[in-house]
Amino acid sequence: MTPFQQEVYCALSLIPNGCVTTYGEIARHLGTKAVRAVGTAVGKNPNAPVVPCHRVVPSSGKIGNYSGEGGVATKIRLLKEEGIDVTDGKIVAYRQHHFTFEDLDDVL
DNA sequence: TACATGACTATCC
DNA sequence: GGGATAGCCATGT
Repeated sequence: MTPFQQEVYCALSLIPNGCVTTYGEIARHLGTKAVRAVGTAVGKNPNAPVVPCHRVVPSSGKIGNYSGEGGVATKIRLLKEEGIDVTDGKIVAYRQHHFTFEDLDDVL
């Protein structure tokens, strides 16, 4: 476990239920631009049940990938369970569910 | 130390 | 909006 991964998992745990965020947002919250590194860290995901890694999607509004049980299919199911509808591998009303860490500060 | 790889993003057609 | 290309940083060999 690298310190970088801990930062990533910590950020993931901040994502509220029923919301999704992008790798870019996470990277920005961590004060870095290493979105690829974030993806790598999340991909490892040694904290599978501890961290809601399924709430992380690419900026394209699609599902992206998932290394857990069942892969993307499970990721989609989990999101639906949280009230986020997914169709054809794409998130419905993606921008509506999109969460940014700025929201935690109530700055908006 | 150097090179290759990856759950990505931005830019250009 | 969607495919191709380049840039990016952390990790592992």
